[in-house]
Amino acid sequence: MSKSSPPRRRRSSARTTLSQVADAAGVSAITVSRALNAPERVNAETRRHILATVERLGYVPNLVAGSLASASSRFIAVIVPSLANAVFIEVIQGLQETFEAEGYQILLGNTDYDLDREAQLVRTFLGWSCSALVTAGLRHSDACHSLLSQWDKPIMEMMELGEALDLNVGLDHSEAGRCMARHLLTRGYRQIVYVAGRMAEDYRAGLRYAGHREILEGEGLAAPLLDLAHLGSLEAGAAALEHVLETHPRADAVHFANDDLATGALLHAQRLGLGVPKDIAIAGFNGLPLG
Amino acid sequence: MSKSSPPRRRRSSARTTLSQVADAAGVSAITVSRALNAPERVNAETRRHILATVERLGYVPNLVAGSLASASSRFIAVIVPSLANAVFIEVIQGLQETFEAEGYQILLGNTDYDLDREAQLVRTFLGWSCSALVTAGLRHSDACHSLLSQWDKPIMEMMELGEALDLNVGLDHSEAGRCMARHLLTRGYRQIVYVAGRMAEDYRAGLRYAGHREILEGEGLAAPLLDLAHLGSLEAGAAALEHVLETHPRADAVHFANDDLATGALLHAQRLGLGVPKDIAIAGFNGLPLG
DNA sequence: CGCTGTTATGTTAGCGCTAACATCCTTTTT
DNA sequence: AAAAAGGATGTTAGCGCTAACATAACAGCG
Repeated sequence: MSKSSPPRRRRSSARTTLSQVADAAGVSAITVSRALNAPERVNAETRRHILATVERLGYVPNLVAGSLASASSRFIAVIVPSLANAVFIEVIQGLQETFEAEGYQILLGNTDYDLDREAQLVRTFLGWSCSALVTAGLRHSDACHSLLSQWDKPIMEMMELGEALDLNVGLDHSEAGRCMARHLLTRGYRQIVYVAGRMAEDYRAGLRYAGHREILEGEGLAAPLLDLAHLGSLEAGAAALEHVLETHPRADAVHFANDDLATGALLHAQRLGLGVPKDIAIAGFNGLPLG
Repeated sequence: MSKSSPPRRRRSSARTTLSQVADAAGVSAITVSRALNAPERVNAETRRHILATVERLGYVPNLVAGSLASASSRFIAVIVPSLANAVFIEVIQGLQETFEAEGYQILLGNTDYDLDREAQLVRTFLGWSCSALVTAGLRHSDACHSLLSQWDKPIMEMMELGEALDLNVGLDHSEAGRCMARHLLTRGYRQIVYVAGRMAEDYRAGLRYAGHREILEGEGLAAPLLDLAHLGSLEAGAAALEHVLETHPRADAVHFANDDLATGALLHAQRLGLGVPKDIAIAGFNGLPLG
């Protein structure tokens, strides 16, 4: 006997693999692969037999291996700045529904309004060979921008219009702010307070404020601003209303940067026994079901 | 010259790879891998140099390849029955925050209260070599159950207590129903209507109703039920309130299966000028911020 | 009857990374 | 000072799958 070769090291894995299925079905691995991923490229009879074998062995395809081999995954990255704000939840719901129906899986990332965090998330998601990426807003850090512009898959920047990398859906925030301000003026309000949450970070709320202010100042009116430390929640809305009542006792309307704040304020007003909009009008943004 | 070998086929990939970084840094691939994933196992000086090279080449690690090689991914599957209900959103938010901080990525799945759909999602998620799986509820299809019980990673079944596969957090739904019913009785209400949405599917709401009914019938009271076709939303809550007022004009309290319905009803009551809880009491479930 | 086209299946060679083992130093122990 | 232990890095062999090319078998056709 020759000196036997050094004991070969093996890595095990308890799971059934594609080639085990192939052996059991008496075909080659690629045929099983095709039977599962491109049924029309396999004879119907063969396919039936393969699928039965898959079932019998309880085979669960390793999607990681498939993605590596094909250099693509059925992932779609979705990056939002916050989950505390109901708009983003609505958007996620919509995307989830749409993409799931097409067989895509959402990879959700939350930047917490931090552009560096966004860049970090983008890196991670590119590492997963996503098929597409959806992000909120047009502003990105330099690092993020360069990552995205070198990427060759679809990128959608949503919820803001302007000069985009690729696809773009959304709205013009300053116009939205102007629009609401005009509407409030038409209704006869004159002492309008704008309430935002972390406006430095939620710059889209800032754009809306700018639009709002432009209109009010055009009419020679003041455009007082209350910028909260908290992004948006029912409690914050309630607290903000209290604050507005104290600091601007003559205010006749409050324009909130998002509907979470507006809803909180609305409920709180009712709790306080204030008539809305008789005593004070409350306006939100985003068109949530509360309307 | 011998006949040259047949033109070798290559697959390209534009992206920088780990071994390109290794070459550029003058070390082996595994050292780069370690510098990125287990910094303490590499000399500090070497590591600094490698990280600089990574930066310079704009290297983005291929996480798919890494997961295949290590047979694990930093994914955690989270399966919920619905995104239309605010409880699940809250849960997802909490999980997302926690797991993201630990470097895990959530893979979100929505079963729409369909156990077959759940089994399907579980299959897919197992295919991604998730590190753990979180699902709502203890009821699964047979296929799903067998997939899960053969799996060796942590499984958490949440939002319901009982005989679990692995980890279990949640609450006893029938007890919750009994508890709320007792509370309403203590407050003096006697004509209590229970309103649920798609109770056959949201069986946890069914369990709560059972508890609720048990208490009421124990007192010799009726436990009328209104089961909506819609799961839970503000509009549905408002509509349900209308319906209750029509069909049970003597009702003094309404016990909603979830807070979305309750909130909708609450707002609608105020719109109608009804006093809450003077004219009619409204109870929800889940303890959302609205309280 | 050889030629081309079509359909069904197989063979080969990786995708980019990391586990497992191996090697080569520098310390520490006795 | 030899032996043992530790630290840093390298070599090899896949992980499980699919793209790309190759082959076979058969139909249609002038």
